[in-house]
Amino acid sequence: MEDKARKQNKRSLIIEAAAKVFANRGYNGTIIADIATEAGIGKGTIYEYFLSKEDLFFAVFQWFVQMTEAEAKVSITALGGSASERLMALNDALLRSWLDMLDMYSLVMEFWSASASSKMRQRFKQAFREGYRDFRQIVSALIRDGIEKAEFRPEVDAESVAAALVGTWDALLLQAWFDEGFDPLTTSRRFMAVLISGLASKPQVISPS
Amino acid sequence: MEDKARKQNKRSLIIEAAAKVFANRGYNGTIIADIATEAGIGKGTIYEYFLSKEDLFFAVFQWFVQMTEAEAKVSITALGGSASERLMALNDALLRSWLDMLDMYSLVMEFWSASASSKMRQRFKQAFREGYRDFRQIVSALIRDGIEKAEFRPEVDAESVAAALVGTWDALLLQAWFDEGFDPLTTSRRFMAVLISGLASKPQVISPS
Amino acid sequence: MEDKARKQNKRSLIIEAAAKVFANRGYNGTIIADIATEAGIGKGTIYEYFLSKEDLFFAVFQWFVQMTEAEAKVSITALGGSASERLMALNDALLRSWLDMLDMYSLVMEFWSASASSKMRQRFKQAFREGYRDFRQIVSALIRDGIEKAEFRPEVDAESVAAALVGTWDALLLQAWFDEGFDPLTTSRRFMAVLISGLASKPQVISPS
Amino acid sequence: MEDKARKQNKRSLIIEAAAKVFANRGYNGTIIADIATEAGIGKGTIYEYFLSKEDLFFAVFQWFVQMTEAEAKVSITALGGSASERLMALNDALLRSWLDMLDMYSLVMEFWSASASSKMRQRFKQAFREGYRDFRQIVSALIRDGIEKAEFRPEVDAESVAAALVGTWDALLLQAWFDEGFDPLTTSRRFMAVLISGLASKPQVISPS
DNA sequence: CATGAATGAGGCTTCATTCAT
DNA sequence: GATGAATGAAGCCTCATTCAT
Repeated sequence: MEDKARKQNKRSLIIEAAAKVFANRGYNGTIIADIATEAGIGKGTIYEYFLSKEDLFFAVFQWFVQMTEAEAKVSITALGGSASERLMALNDALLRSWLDMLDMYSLVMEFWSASASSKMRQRFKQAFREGYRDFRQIVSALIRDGIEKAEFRPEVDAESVAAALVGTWDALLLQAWFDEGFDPLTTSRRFMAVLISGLASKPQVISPS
Repeated sequence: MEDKARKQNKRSLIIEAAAKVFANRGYNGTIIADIATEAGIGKGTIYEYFLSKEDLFFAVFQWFVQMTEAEAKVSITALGGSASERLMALNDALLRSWLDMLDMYSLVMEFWSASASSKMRQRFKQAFREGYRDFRQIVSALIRDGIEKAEFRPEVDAESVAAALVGTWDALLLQAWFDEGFDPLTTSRRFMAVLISGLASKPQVISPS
Repeated sequence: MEDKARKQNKRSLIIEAAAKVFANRGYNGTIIADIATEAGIGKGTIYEYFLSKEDLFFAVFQWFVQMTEAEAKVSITALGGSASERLMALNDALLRSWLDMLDMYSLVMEFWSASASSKMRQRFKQAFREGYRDFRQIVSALIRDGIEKAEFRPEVDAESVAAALVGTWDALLLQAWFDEGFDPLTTSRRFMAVLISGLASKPQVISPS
Repeated sequence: MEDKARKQNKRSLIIEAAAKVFANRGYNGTIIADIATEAGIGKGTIYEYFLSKEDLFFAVFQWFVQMTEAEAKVSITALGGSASERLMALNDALLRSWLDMLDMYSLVMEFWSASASSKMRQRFKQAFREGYRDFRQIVSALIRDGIEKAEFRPEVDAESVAAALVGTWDALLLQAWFDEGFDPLTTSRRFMAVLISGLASKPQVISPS
């Protein structure tokens, strides 16, 4: 038991070291020796815990997904108030937590790239597909709730808006990654105000701040 | 004159062959020999036109940007009607043209990845930053036009909505890339209906179709 | 301690294998794989000990210099007798030790060539300059000693004679390298007899044998 | 006839351009394109006059040998006076003419290197062997002449002294090549004074200047 | 378990040479 | 004759992976 725990710890140690190095140098720019150095262990040790570089990379991916999902779930369950308020709160929580780790954002791009072309593309693609589906589900549930409570208009297509929203969050962070002068949080809040006004059944004044 | 033209032709030939191979196998999965074979030329010939694999990759990037920008500009200039109609038309045109080359979408992911970690990251990052800025500019001009014509509400922040929209288009295509069962065109139209309703100064019924 | 020793041993192993192959095929005619084969190791192993082919070549040069210098020093310290006798003895010792490794003489030519044109030319040129200076110093000290002891004429310029002598030894070996029928030892002894007679303060009969 | 002359001219043009580039960059560091540029012609043209890079290099060698031999012969035939004076005059003439083209001296090293390891080594080795033999012959004839005229001692071995002398000239230039601060002309003159004194049948005071 | 020295497959790039114009 | 675009053989070097200690 304790043994297993120690093993898990070292596994995590390696994963987090690998995440750091992959984020800085990209998958192909990373050499195993760098990860070992970052983790403070020997090169060979990595192969005691992972089958290959690819295997380790996928483990980093899973760790990353788990981490961000966990955070997203915390954000969502903590929400209260009207559907509009909850949407805006979700927007804030997500962007804030991602902005906190914008230096890790390059990992996401590596994951996208891996899903497009690496030998592991199938595994990545499937994980992304399912991840996006889950996330769209969560957001669309939130919107449907607003519709049911007559806060949002009944003719709104919750799934479409959810899909777009999920994408918008991704893409604003992407733009922030490219452009230091771009403020995704303010941008998103102002955009959400417009969108929520479009969702709302009663005309409302926009006030994002 | 003719000589220069021939040289340009061969350059383009190589770029397009490279785009194909890079899209299929990714930057690192691609070997120069494959590109040469795809282009029907000798390996060494590529080095008559490009300094290195990286140089060729960046040339593919520039070619891709130019191509998509050209298409985007055509879409925009061709627009007529109200601001709402023009926004929706732009949505349709962009998504349609991208869906036509969804098999090339993996290139975009390679470009993102390159901007995150490759040795060329600065060049790519700058190009993306500028590309996004330009595109946000175009879309926000369109929205501001709607505000000026009192079609859209004056309190709308055109820049924020433009940034979000630009991102949404990107991200819906991304989701489509991961999920064959995902229909980004319909999704985007339904979402646009909501968004436009949020932008509009007069209450309006949503009818995306 | 032992680890370091093993590392040094393998380094030496590679250097000596490389010396052999470089001597046979020249710097540019040598491929790394040949050296690895000669050393009985894998190609990659060489790069654990040397940064590049050039780096290895320079290491061979340093090893060679050290080796021949060591031998020269042994020859010189072992000398006894009159200045004339010591000069003649030095002549014999040097030529004999070089003749023992005439098959390695091509290395010297490779080193010269490297000092003339390779990317490493500065490093080589400097090493040669210093090597020749040191050697001239040693020989001229010997001659000055003869002058001080009134064995040699006072008006002799020790430095010039030393420089010429050092060169003569080089060049006789060079001629021997080109011409199997050329006997540099006998030639040098007969020449030394004349030279020593020119140095000597008292007329003396020449008897090289 | 005129056609042949033009052909010869272009051949010479290429050889001299090649000599320049080979001297600067060495045989292996030189690429055919550089020679073509230096000669102001097209790359392919070189192959109209020479079979290969090696062939061209050997032609440069022959041109170089011819050039230096011609100069040496001029020096020798112009000599007058006693054997001692002629020897010293030869020394001066040779060193002066070589010092005039010390920037070409690296070519000699390339030739040596080629004789040691290139695929053409046999051709080069033979040429050097013969060249040295011829040169030793010339010098030893001069010395024998001095012996016959009783200017030099009868027990001197003309061949050995000639071989050493020929080598000394080579090697002093070599040292000058490595060491900017080394003056081979003065050095050689002072050395020659000693040597001539060793050769002379009557005791003589050394006065190199 | 942990290590890191050893390995060799693999890929980018160079450049002598060819040959169609 | 002259040219230079095209070629592909060849070689340096990297780095994921193995395995003896």
